[in-house]
Amino acid sequence: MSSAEQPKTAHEIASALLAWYDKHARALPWRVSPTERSQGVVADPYRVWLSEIMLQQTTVQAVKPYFENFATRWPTVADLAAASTEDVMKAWAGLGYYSRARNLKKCADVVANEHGGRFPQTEDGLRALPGIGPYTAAAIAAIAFNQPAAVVDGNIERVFTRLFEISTPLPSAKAEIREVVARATPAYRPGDFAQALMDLGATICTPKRPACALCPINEQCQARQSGNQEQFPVKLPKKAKPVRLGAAFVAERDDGEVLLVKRPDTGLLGGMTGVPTSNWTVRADGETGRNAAPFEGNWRSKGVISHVFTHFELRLEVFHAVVTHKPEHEGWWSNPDSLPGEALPTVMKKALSAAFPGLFKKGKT
DNA sequence: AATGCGTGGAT
DNA sequence: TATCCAAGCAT
Repeated sequence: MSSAEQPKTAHEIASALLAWYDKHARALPWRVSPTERSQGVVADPYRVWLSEIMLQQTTVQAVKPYFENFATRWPTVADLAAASTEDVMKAWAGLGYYSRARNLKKCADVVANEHGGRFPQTEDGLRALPGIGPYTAAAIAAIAFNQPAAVVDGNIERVFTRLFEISTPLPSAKAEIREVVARATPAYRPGDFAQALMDLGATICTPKRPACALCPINEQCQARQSGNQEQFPVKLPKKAKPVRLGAAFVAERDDGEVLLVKRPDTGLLGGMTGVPTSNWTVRADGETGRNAAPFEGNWRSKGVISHVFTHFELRLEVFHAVVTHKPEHEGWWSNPDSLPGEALPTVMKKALSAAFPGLFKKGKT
């Protein structure tokens, strides 16, 4: 039995971490603070769920304004279930990973219509809902329902691979890490324990230059003892991002309105709004796809915008034309003033901005 | 079990 | 500028 599995160490880690959390917990809009919790305040499962979905692969800073907007506009799961998918996509625009928004709405519908408006309280029950995977199910079970679930996110992977010098590369190490986290998770305040680990990972046990001197569990940390903390976690090398080229077409009618189309519900930017584009492909000849224009027109290049997705870089040449006739085409014509309210992902805002500089400047919502 | 899926901030 | 990566999930 390694030191990682000794109950004494597990208890030391949990008690030191909770004591640190009581003093240093970040104040977050969706969080019940340790002080509030000690006064009997309980978490709202809806707000915990909403925040956890938004926080998947997304920074706290990016999530905050979106969470505030959603929680104000749709204060309960029933309100969200009553909303249209279109309005949810519009409100999610800019946050990325748009399948989360589609699944958020599906999940709200299931909870409202099949569970009487109450979230399941078990990991398995939560795991069965759209958009809820192993991490999110454990996080909601622990934070909202006080269950000793093993919560493992990227922060906690980093903390535990350092604590026990787990040198198996990620993602293979996930099962091993989950076992160690399960042993360390206390029955007492499991939700605060998970949140403490995430705060520790975000503020002290950072990917680069961790502040070990300030860490409440540095004496239990094997990597710290050997000075190798920055060598963990070990990760498999990433693949290079190919560059894809494409063309976007901003069609402006003589009354100033712009042609928008809804993208297919699956795949990249699924269900979101955009301008017509060519296919985006890797090509050596540098051709961006001018010949893919949706209809005849005096298409003039407005330059090339660049946008980096998770698995490729896109260089998009933006073409603009003023059309004096009314071409037959799918989609709808939108007044430029209403564009900020459309479900436009960032790359589409960039393309529109190439044709209409300043369109999406702050304050012009 | 690899791969597809956004965005913006930090370094 | 290039790279990393942030409270992952679905398939």
